[in-house]
Amino acid sequence: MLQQFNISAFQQDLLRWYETSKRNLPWRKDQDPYKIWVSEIMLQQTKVDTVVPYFERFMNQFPTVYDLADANEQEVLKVWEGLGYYSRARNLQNAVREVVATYNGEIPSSPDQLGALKGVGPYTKGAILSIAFNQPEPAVDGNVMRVLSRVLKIEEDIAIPRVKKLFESYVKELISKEDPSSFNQGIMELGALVCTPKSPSCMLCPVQEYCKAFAEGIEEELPIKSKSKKQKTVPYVALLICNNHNQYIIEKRSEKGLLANLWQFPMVPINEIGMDHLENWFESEYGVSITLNRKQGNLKHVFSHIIWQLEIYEARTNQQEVNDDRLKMVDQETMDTFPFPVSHQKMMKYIG
DNA sequence: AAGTCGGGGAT
DNA sequence: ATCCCAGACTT
Repeated sequence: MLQQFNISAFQQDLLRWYETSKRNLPWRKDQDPYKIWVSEIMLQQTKVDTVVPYFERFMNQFPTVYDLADANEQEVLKVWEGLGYYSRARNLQNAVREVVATYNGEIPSSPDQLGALKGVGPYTKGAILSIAFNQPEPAVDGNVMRVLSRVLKIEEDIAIPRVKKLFESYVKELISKEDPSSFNQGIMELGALVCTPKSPSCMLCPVQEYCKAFAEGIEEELPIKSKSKKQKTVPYVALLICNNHNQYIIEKRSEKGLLANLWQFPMVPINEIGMDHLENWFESEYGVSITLNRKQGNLKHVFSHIIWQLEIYEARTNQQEVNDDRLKMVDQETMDTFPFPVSHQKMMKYIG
């Protein structure tokens, strides 16, 4: 497939550039498979700069697989708070417990065993195998598809799973057998620093001479990617319910779905319930009698596939305790120990 | 193949 | 506003 392409020269130019240009990142200090694993999970759909402080805190709190396996899920979610895609954290802990139980705490270096772990998909499997275990396995992420779609001028839709497999087959041919770790990280680093989505720095590119897209002046047109449809807006009334001891009602979200097992202030889907029936509905749903008070403001929160439009209301209750399993009455200091999504962290600013 | 699952930064 | 980020899982 790669006729008239000087693979070994390409490898050499890429590896030389990576050696001198790579960023100093906390998971690059050694080849600890656990650190590589944690970093790769955090880096899914997340930029390096965002991940670094989370990675430092996470490794500080859970230095080994045993520490993570022994932790409460809520502790793990609290460290993950604000990073998003929280199932990553839950799957990671699930998988680490599997490693402790089944593999005596040793992260497996076999592709099948690694890929069977929860949350370890094709990309992460290849990343761990190549970076931690020096195996020449492809690790195709968005960076790799962007770089190679330009270098090789691949004009197929990268959103199609079949096309991603095509890129994996190309990487299998291209990857350095001597240093698969630096090769995979080098392409990704190139995509992050030079071969960027918009206005790539082709003049600084170490593999410019191999790039078909640059030769034809179409680097800005690649990769081809079909557009995702826009999100739907869902309106809620979100309630800051306070009793006369300055305690607030918080609610644990479902163990499945969006923001699973995180905490929030109670939210009422207002289109379904109606403002007039809000207090009655809340009483019948949660067994808590409340009185709606002043509106405190609006908050719009954008997710990948939906948009929350939150109307924030203050409310009062005379109860000192709650019976519903989902609910807790807590003061502000205690509230800080629970994992909240960012939208509800912003709501806390309306307290007091 | 399409939908679900966060949040932030760059443009 | 739109895109996209070191993607995986479910249906």
